[in-house]
Amino acid sequence: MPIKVSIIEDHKPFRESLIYIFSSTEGFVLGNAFSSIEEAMESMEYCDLILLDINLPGLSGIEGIPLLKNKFPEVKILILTIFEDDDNIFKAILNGADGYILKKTPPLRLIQAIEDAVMGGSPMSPVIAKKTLDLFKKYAPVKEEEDFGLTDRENEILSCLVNGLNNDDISDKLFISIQTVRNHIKHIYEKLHVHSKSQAVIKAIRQGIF
Amino acid sequence: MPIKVSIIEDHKPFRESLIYIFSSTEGFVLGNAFSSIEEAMESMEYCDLILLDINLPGLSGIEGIPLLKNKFPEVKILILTIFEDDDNIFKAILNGADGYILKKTPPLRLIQAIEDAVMGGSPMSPVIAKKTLDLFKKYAPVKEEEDFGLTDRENEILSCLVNGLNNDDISDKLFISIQTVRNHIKHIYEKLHVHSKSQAVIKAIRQGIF
DNA sequence: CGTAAAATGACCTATTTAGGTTATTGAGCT
DNA sequence: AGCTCAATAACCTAAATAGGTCATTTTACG
Repeated sequence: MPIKVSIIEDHKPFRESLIYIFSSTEGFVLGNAFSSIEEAMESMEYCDLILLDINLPGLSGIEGIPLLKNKFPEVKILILTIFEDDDNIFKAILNGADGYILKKTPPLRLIQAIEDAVMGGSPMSPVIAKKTLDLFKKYAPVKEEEDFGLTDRENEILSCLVNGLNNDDISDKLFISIQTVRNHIKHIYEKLHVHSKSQAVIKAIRQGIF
Repeated sequence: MPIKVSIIEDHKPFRESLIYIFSSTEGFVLGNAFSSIEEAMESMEYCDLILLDINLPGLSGIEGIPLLKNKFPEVKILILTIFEDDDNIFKAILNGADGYILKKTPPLRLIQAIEDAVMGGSPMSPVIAKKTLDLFKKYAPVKEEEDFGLTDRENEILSCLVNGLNNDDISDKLFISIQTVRNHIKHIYEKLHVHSKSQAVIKAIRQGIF
């Protein structure tokens, strides 16, 4: 079954060459081609994958991702752009892009990337992957998880704290008395070596104990 | 200039086929081949890239990354493994791997990946890339930075809170009365729409206001 | 069966917070 | 000169929190 690829790209010559590729490559079928998110939202038909430019008139490609995903939940979205700055990469990922390929990618690699994305992978140009990893390192919890020896219940209560609940809320939520909540919290403080709710929450978040 | 590739892989048949590939592919030269980190640390010579297995006798490949990087700062390390679980991916990235490729990758793709890595990219098998992005989304600050309109002083105090200080500490640190600290905190609560120190801290951390 | 750990709950006190009001000073703007 | 905002600081009350001891019940382990 051929892969049906649609294109959202406002630069006409580039759009035309993409159209050419997918009309003439075995295993692929051309879907629709648009030059803006707005047009695509109005008249796009079902397809397997959308090649999406970022710099578009009106809504940007990045803003378009959630809209397109909402209308076609199954479709894969592959960002195809010249931008390789952290901010665009970051936002594309968080908005749900399934891959991020640079326009300078040779056709063979582009074809591979599309196949990978349709198979459930997340192809990225190597430079993009590098920046993604760097961003990852920047935001990932720094240390490896220390084991504070919290019990299941204590973890449950700590997680409530991280969600911003106060003792009363937790008492209601877990159907235990507020005294018990306080008791658990005391034990959590001892084990985490902290002396306040804020500090416990900070330590939990930083250590990746959600 | 050919790319010199060394191999650390304890499974002999697989090691042999890798050796065969790099002895016979144009543009590549075989460096050393070892079956453990310990051996490699002892007698490895300079090379451009190391193909590194994870499951090794003695030190694991992941543990070996920083050691190898320390001895050969310029070398690229490409993880080549059957493991595709979050934990290994996560640790490999944080330890400084330059790429992460699955053993089932066909030779052509492996060759491409090595070239990408040497060029400064971070090639990853699509499945790995997908998991990396999912991990990324999990740990990245969720929303885009809202502007809560905090003043400089309020931001300063919020940052103290995120560092776990209580009002007394802040009062001492900033040389202002505890009343003033409380006043600023009240304003912070109003602007962040929260009602406790924990919630303010949570919101600050999640929003990336450190 | 006894012991240890975990979960539950209570009582006590001192301190900290939260949520108000009010006021003064200085900077910046019109 | 008048206005607003930020920063400073004080006062008040009620509620929440921290830190401590003690006790009961259930569960898990040897």
